[in-house]
Formats: sequence, C-alpha cells, structure tokens
Amino acid sequence: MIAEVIVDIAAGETDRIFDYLCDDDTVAGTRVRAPFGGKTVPGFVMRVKTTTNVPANKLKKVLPCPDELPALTPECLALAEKLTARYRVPKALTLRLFLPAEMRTGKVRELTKNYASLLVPVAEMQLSKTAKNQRGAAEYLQQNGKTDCAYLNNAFPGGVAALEKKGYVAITKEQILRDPYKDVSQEHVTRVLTADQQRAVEIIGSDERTVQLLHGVTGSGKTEIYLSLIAKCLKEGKSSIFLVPEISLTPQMLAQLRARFGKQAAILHSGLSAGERFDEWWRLRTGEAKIAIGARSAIFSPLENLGVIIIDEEHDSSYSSETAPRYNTFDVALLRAKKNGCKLVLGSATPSTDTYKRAKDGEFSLIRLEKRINKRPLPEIVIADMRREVRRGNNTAFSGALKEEIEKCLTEGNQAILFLNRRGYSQTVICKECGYVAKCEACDVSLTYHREENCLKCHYCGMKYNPLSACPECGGVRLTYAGTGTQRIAAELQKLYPAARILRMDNDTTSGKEGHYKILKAFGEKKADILVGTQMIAKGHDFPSVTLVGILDADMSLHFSDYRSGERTFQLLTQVAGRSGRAEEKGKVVLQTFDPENDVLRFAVRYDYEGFYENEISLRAAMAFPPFSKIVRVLVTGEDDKKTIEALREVYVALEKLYTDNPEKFLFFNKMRAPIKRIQNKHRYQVLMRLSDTSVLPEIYNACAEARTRDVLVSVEENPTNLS
DNA sequence: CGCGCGCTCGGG
DNA sequence: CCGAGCGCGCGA
Repeated sequence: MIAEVIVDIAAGETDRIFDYLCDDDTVAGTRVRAPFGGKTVPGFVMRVKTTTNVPANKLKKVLPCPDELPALTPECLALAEKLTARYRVPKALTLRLFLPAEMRTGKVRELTKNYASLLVPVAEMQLSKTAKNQRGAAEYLQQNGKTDCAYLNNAFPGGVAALEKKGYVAITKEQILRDPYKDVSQEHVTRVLTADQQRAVEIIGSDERTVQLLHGVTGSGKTEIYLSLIAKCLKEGKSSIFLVPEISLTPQMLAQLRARFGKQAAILHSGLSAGERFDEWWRLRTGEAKIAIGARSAIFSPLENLGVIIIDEEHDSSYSSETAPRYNTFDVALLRAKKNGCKLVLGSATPSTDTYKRAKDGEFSLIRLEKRINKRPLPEIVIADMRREVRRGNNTAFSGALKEEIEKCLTEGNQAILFLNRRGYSQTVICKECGYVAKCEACDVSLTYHREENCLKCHYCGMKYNPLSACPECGGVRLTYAGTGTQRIAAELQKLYPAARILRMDNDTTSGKEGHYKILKAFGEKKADILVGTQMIAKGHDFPSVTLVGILDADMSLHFSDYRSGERTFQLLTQVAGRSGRAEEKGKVVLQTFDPENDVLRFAVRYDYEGFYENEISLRAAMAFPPFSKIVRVLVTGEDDKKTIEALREVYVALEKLYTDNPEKFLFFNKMRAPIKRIQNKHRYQVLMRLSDTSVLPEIYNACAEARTRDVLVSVEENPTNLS
C-alpha cells in the first residue's frame, strides 16, 4: 500500500504530500517515522491508496509508530485540513495542535512496570538452602499472586531474577497510567439545581440553535449548569469538552471536577508533567475518559461523539492563540459542534461585545441568570477621584479613601488585594535634563528598573542591564525612576503599614509554573495581609477573608490604545470586584481614577452590564469598529532589515492591489512600522487594515503565505489584542 | 589551488 | 527544516 504522508517539519517548502510504501493495515491518522532527506522524521498518514506516480526507485517505506490506535481521528484530520486552508499555515503546524507536545518529541512513552508471577508451586522448586531471597520472593508470590518487581527486588534483592532464570517465575511488562489526581478524594456528588439552573439546562437541551450564551452574574451558579450538562451527556454515552481560561484551573476547581466525574474526566493543564499529560491524552483517545477539561488547546481533544462543548469565561483573551496558526477557540469549537451536531455553550458574566451582539441579534440563544445563588449582595464599589487627591497634595499612589479602608481592614484582621494594571510603563529611567529613556538594545522598548536585583530589565526579552549613574546621552546625573510598579507600591505600602505582611505577585516574583500557585496559596492561608499584583490576581480564586479590593490605576487599562479597552476595563473591574467579600463579610472595592465621570467606570460601579453594552455597541457602530468591521494586521518581522522590507514590499503590493480592486470593502489601509520597532533583534513592520467586508480575508492570507520566506515571518492577526 | 561561506535545490 | 552541491572570493 501507499501512504500519503505529511512530514512533521514546520516549513512551507516541505508542506506537501510525500508518498511512501506502508504496511497493508496502515490507516489515515497513523503516526509514522519516515526516512526523509537523509534522516528519519516523524510524520502523519493523511490518506492510504494503492497507486502512485512516484517512480519506484524513489519510494521509501515508513515505519508506523507503536500506538495502539491511530493518533488522529478522522474528525481531527478533517478539522486540520479546514484550519490549514483557513489560516494558510503548513499542515504540520495544524496537525501538531491535535497531539500533546511531548508525543512528537518522543521523549515520553507509556510507563510500564514489570510484574512477576509464579509458574511453579514453591514445593516443586529446587532451591539451595542458602538462597534466602529466592525462597522469600517465591513464597511471597505464592501468597500474594502477581507482584510488582520493584517491590520484590527491594524486599528480596536478586531473588526474582534468579527465579526467572530457572523458569519458575514469569516477568511481564504492563502499562500503567500516571494519575495526576490520585491524592484527590473522589466522592460522587450530585447537587440539586435551582429552578433557574434547571430552566437553563432545559433551554440548552431544546433550543435548536447551536450556540447558547449563558449570561450569568458572578455567583449565579453557571458551573453547576455546565456540570449537569456534562453529566447528562455522560449518561447518553456522549463525550464533552469543557474549556476554561488557563489560570482558572485552580486546585479547588480540579478537586470539584474530580469529585464529580472521577476518572471519566481527563484534565489537561500546564501543571501536569509531560508523562501525566501523555497518559491523560491517551485516556481520551481510547475513550476511557469521555470528558476533556482544559484551557484553549483542549478544544483539539481526540474525542468522538461529542455531546456538548462548553467555553467558560467566553470573553477571556486567552482563547485566542498568539502563535501560528492564530486560531480562535470559538471558531474551532463551532466547527466541531456543527460536525458532531452538538451544542456549544458559552458562559460569562461579562460577555464580549461581539458575542453579546450575536446573541441579541438572535444568531445565538441567550439565557440570562440574574439571581445570585447565595443572595449575597455584590460588594460596594466607591470611586476615588485622584485629581482631587493631587490637588490636596497627596502624591502617593493611595487615596485617602483607600488608606482608610486598608486601616479598617487590617485592624479587623481581614485581608486586602491591591490591584495594579500592567507593568511596562512602570519604573522607567528618564533623564530629567534631556528626556533620555533607557531602552533595550535588541527590542527598542523602555527598560524597567528592578530593585531586588538592582538592574534594568527588558520585559520583552528578559535582558538585564546595569543601572545607570549618569545619562549616556547628555551625561546628566539627574536620573529619575518614573512610574509605579508592584514593587514600588509594595515598598510604599510597607512604609505606611510597617506591621502589615505584604505579598507581591507579578511576572518577576512568579517564576515557573508553580509560581503563582504558591503565592496564592500562601495568601489563602492568611500568611499575608495584603496582596499586591497585576492582572494575574483577577481570576478565579476564592479568598474568603478578603474584604477589600483596591484598584490603583483604573485609567491605565481604560486609556490603553485598543478599541476594546472599554470592554476590557469593564470585564476586569467586574472580575476584580468579585474577589471581595466572598464569605460572610461584606466586601468593598475602592476604584481610583483620574476620570471619575467615565461611562465605563460608572456602569461598572453599578454592575450594569446591559447599560455598558448599549453604550459600547453604539460607540462601536459610530466608529465602525468591530463587530461592525474587522481589524486586520499583517505583521512582517525579520532580523535582516533589508529582507524584511523586501517581504513587506511584496505583501504590500499584493494587498494594495486587493485594496484598489475592492475599495468598498476597506475602511482603512496603510503600511507603517510597528509600534515596537524591534523585538529580540527582529525588525517589525505592519500593514494595518480595517475591513467592512471580510470576503477579502482569504486573499490577505494568501498574500502573506506568498511573501513569507525562510528568514522573514509574515503573519495575519484578526482583531489583535495588542498592537505592539 | 583550496577552503569557506552563502545561495539554491531536493527530499518520496 | 536540513543537508548536498556549487559558485565565488580570498589568502598562500
């Protein structure tokens, strides 16, 4: 037989079918090892056929990988084809999405254990009197039956090996699955749904539309609805995919899922070891587990016969991929839902403007959950006008109102979270005499001063520089460290409250995967009174004794140069506010701003999503921003400036032709340098477009695929989140 | 004359 | 992507 093979090399030049000889039992979806250009590379069988045009002397033979099943299901193969066509990337790149990374590198395999079992009764053995270990092992086996060799070797060194040599004992290899949750208790719980939850489940079951939006305020019990939907599928023998933002797969969440579904669920998250992920993936592939739970990439789970796909916190930006193929999780989920004839359930307290519009327009079904389960009121949000603080001569980062609340919180023995927006503008070195700003040599972005390491750091490449004593431009010595980072806030706070225990959480203090978790755990155990952090602390953690949340610079997110900054800010504030007052204590939120009249903030203070949406959508319509248009950025990057400009020119010529041929489909069209001109020594240029009609998108992708070379990357970003 | 680097091409 | 083959520039 002949196999059509895609070799697993992520390059445009090798992105085509190569025919190979294969075994007769090889099927599409099988992983293979293929001799290719002098060495052996991994590959995928896309199709099997009986004839080929390739001359016989060129044909080589592939060896199948020893998988118990073809790694890719027919649905996965078909989906990979669609994504390849949609995003115009090499097939190898889309195929890789469907496998856990450790499977490609081949470093992880099944974990096996050796087991010994007795072939001959001890009485019939001829053992020397001195061979204590042989006798011991044999007797143990006679009493206990088949046993792990590791145990026997420990108890009776050398015994088993000698017995095997004599033919008294057989040793067999058996695969064992690594179980990441063996320590988590498993009790089967079924909770009774409230009337509202029950109604939601029924609507999702009966409404004929594929996409169902669950719009529920914080604490309205969406998770219970998801679990009930999954349980229903399980009962019907169907599988489910449950997607959550990466950060919200907290230990509490994992324990809850584990308790409810036990081994029926495979949980894929970044905290797993390579081996654990490998085994969890295979449990899904073989059908042993029927529920896939995980972040974005779990949408590619090898499940068949899907009954439901759930995307929780639908608005979360982590659902868009930042690397090629830059897929959008919703789009992939919709393809799978349609193919399987199942429902796609989106849940959020603050849906994205785009999603909510589609729901209101009737394309998606819209289910509202307005009551909070525990009837507890949402925390009160008060606005602190920072302009007035400055006028009063308060130059610290804390308003009078916030200081008052912190004091109250500390004396009552409760905890507080202080929330800072993003780092980046913070702690920059500026020369007061000539305005010089210290920048990274490779990335052309401002450096940030780090007190603990006493160095300047680039947040884009991690490069460290020595601190400056004089300005390298003018020689002036009046250098100042401007802006506020979490570090400086923590230091100021410590000065104000010397007795308070303060924890900091940002990209610098949270090294490694376990980083955040450790800090949050310490805070959860009340090992600190105040937690200072960035975005990271906004999501999904329950701290029952937090009664105060301070948002130090609401404006930073509000005035971020992105058409979505209003939406982002509203989502962020709602989410952050939800951190306060989870248990008996009533919570309070102090929101500091230089723009207290701002509409977004005023809607957020009242928890008025509907009002926010109406305001936002009319702005978007007026400005012709998404969802009334689509913003497309073509980003051209490369180390060699000349080659990069050459590629930019090529793509620009093609795009300009598209523009002049279809002027009515474009609202904006221009080429320019990217806002950050260089990152990691790569020059960056862009063509920015705003489309009123997306029918030209395929041609934009085509133009980019054409212009791409070995050393110049040309990528397309649809409604990009950050235009840096 | 020979080696080193950069470019082009092919891989089944 | 990676290695082979080849042309061209430079030092001895």
